[in-house]
Amino acid sequence: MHNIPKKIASELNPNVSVDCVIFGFDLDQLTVLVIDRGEISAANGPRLALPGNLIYDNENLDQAANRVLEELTGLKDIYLEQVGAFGDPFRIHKESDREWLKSIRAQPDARVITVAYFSLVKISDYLPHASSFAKNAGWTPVNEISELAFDHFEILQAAKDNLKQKIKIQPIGFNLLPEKFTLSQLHRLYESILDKPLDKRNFRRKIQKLNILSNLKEKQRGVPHKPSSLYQFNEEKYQELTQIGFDNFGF
Amino acid sequence: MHNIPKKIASELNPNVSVDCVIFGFDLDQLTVLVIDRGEISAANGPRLALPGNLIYDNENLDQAANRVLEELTGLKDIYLEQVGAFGDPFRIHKESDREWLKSIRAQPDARVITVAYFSLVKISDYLPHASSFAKNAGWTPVNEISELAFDHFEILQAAKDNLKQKIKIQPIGFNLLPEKFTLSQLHRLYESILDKPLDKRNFRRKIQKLNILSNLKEKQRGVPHKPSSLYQFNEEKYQELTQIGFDNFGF
DNA sequence: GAGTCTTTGTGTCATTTTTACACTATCCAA
DNA sequence: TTGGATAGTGTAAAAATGACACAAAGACTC
Repeated sequence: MHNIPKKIASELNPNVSVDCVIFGFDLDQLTVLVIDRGEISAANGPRLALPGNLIYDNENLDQAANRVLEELTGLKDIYLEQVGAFGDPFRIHKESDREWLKSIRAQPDARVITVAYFSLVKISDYLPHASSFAKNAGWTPVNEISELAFDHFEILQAAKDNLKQKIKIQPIGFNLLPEKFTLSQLHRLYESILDKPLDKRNFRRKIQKLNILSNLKEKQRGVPHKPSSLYQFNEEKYQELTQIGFDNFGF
Repeated sequence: MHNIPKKIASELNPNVSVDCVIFGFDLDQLTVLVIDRGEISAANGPRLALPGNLIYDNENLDQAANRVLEELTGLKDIYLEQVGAFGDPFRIHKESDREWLKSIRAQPDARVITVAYFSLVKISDYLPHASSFAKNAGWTPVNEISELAFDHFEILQAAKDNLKQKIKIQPIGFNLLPEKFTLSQLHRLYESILDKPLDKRNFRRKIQKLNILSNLKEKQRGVPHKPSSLYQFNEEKYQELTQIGFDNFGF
């Protein structure tokens, strides 16, 4: 299509990209890893964007997403879930995005359909990596984000909704927490994903009944208040659970 | 389609298609509209495929799906929901699919990412349309399908799962029923989507509590048994409901 | 028109789940 | 030792769920 240089055309697919909504949890807020595009973006467009890139012609979509994720964070085998495809013909053609596109794409005017993913990472595992993007990447609380480049805000919204649904059905939240965590942290995580307050006692009862927590006989140290028990996620029980399924709805 | 004139070809995006899983309900089973590819497919590949096509460069994905849907069925403004993107590099390169591809695609070897949709239509509304495909299209009960062309079986599976989830959260099932229907028909619909038996009395209690059914003061006629009351879906209440949301799960 | 066939439509009770709600215990720091 | 902060815990009322059986209505047949 539109004048593809031969060599690149045989590897990069100029029409399809993946974008990743990488969620983290700073023990208080749900956060997202976003790229600061700096001053390049022309007249006052949003500086922040989601990490993403064109796919290669020999990889599938999941692989592409994993690659983008690894390039940015250095992390492999991360929880990753497809959100969906976004394909408005003009999704990347806003004037404020053009300058930046020109600097990163061989064909800044090509129509690109993007496939969005969301992933869940432990914030402590993320070490800025040597990628060209990574030095400008940083965690931002999701609800402080009100605009993003391209259609990325829309994608973020969809990813949040997806996560909200998913967490009601599978205990994937553990991917966002450190190995050892307190019930209060877990509680706060659920509140920030579901974006509403949850009664403490009811939450604890409910989560305990799932039987996927091991109470380590260990307590927090050095906190200026009553120390909390530490818990660990019990993989074994989780496997059982995902077999049976786990939704609580009706019928 | 067959033998694309240049003008149209210059607008078709050779790398992205949409495929539609069009669900119907024959008052007994959940069914899908599939295309019979006839004898063309080479050595013993599956004859059946989902309707789909490449997208045009000036339409977005939803528009493309609506177009495919309309070309095939003549129907507009149908319930349509994205399932996700499928992009294995070899998804359309099975030997048994090649012959057919050659007959419908200008570039049968191009890598094509497809975006899958599912839609819900009232079976009675479907009148075979003048498209080249439609004469070979027909309703098949979903659980009689064990293979399809390309990766379409996988797509069907994903669409079924999607529908299963969705129907627990929104009363979209009504899109599959005639204007007037009986509670037994609705009951049977839910059973066939959720793929498990539901207690009659409990189902009725639960569905009634949603308050989205109007009991028409009208009965079935001519059935060789006690005639059932007819009900109608109450759009107004439905709107209210979708505002609040409707999921029943936890937290 | 009596009997048979088929599907409709309905209620209750025991159990489980949900919701709302407040005070004491434990640690750190001053 | 006191004050500040968070952890941890129980109960009672209301709502939802799950399991279960039989009479009523019409069509058809003989």
